[in-house]
Amino acid sequence: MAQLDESLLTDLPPFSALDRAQIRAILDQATPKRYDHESAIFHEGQDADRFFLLLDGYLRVIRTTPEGEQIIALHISPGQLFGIAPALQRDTYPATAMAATESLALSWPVRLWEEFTQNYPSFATETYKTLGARLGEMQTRITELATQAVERRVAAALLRLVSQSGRKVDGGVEIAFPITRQNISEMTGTTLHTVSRLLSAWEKSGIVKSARKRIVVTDPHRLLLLSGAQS
Amino acid sequence: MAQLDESLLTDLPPFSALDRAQIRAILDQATPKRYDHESAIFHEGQDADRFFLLLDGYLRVIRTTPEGEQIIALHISPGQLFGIAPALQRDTYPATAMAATESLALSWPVRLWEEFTQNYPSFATETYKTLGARLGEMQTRITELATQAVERRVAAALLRLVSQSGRKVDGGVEIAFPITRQNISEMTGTTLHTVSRLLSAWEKSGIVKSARKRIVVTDPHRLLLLSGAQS
DNA sequence: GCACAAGTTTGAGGCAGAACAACGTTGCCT
DNA sequence: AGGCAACGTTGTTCTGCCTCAAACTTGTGC
Repeated sequence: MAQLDESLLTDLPPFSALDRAQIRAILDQATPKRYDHESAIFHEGQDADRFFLLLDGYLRVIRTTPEGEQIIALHISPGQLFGIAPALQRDTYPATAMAATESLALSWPVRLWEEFTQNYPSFATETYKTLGARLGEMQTRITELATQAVERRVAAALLRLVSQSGRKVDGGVEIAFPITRQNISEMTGTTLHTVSRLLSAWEKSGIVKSARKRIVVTDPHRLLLLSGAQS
Repeated sequence: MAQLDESLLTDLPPFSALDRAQIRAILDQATPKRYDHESAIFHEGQDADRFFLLLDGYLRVIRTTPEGEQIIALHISPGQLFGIAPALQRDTYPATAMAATESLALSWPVRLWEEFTQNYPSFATETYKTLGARLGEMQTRITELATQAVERRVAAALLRLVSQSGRKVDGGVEIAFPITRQNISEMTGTTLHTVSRLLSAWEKSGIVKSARKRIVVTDPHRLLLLSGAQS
């Protein structure tokens, strides 16, 4: 693994207002760790003793129902804080974080949380902004689940994935990490069968192109219409 | 309206660590206001220039879809802070707050938010705890909507209402504010017809008793079973 | 006290999407 | 290179719940 470098953090919102010495101090207290594809960073209910920053890779944040079904609450992209239970005065993690690709994250013990927020006001501010955005996204998903038909929900989920982790490829925008039909069904509250049928239909009409664990959106505009956006 | 009194706040978590003089100072800067039944405190998208504390009554926090359907995101009970967009660095309210009964709330201009959180650490702490609880509840609702059948969701919604605002009456626990079948359908993503049928069935088997805009849960235990809780 | 509106109940029918089932495909591991 | 498991597709059946429809009930304002 490469040596930790100040340049990793300088451009990220929580740290962008800090000087080199401050970033150095933060970095010196961080523990970097690599996570294998499909391995867990922490589990739901586990003691929340650290908070994290994703440097590279993608994560899925998952909740499991009593019946054993999983639903994906959230995806984490590089540069985002996660596992920030301490910010909400929680002492256990409310969900499980899994690496959707091989990933690299920094973490700090929770006792540093208070120190960071007190010494670096922009750190607290940015964190709560992130939290506000997540809360808003969750409200939107509740509304969607409660009112929209499956096709719209799946279309909206794809658009969200693309906006959060889209990378340009020839002929469209690709979701930057491996994702299965099952995964998408766990984001939208449907079955992998229904997702498969939808993707097949969309591929026929030239809206997406998909392969195993890979999805490229070729016509975001038509997908937006399917998602029910007002024209 | 009664004169504002320190005793209104002393027992509430955000203020319980403060002394009389501090509470007096906070109270002196507050604007109290009464809201009629079914009137709005603020609207979705509106400039978030104040934050609020509900002293008496009950509120519904509502989101409206582009198609005009409403869904109820949250209920607010006496003693809770609401409209705390500033805590999340938002400049507009993400939802509409409506009085479910005649209600009384205090409010402060957002510029005092920073002052409060800086001067009274326990205020910030308690607020973020509340936020954490709401986030957790929203996750649970997403999971429910994505995986559970309608009957379970409605049962769970009733139990949540009872735990948040239940008042003992003879023969059971009553939801403390007027609530229609339509309202419950807007909490659970179903139709008023389905809710009506469920309540009728439950009334026949002695689990609830209901009248117009009034619901009494007579057998919480059986409702808990219906909600899918593991025994 | 009557009329009207708002809330509720109940019935009947249809359909989106879940459940069940079977087969095809691709990548990975030895 | 071959075998196997994970992933994906597609067809068929079935049902939970929405939709449409109509009547009933209860509070409320004139």
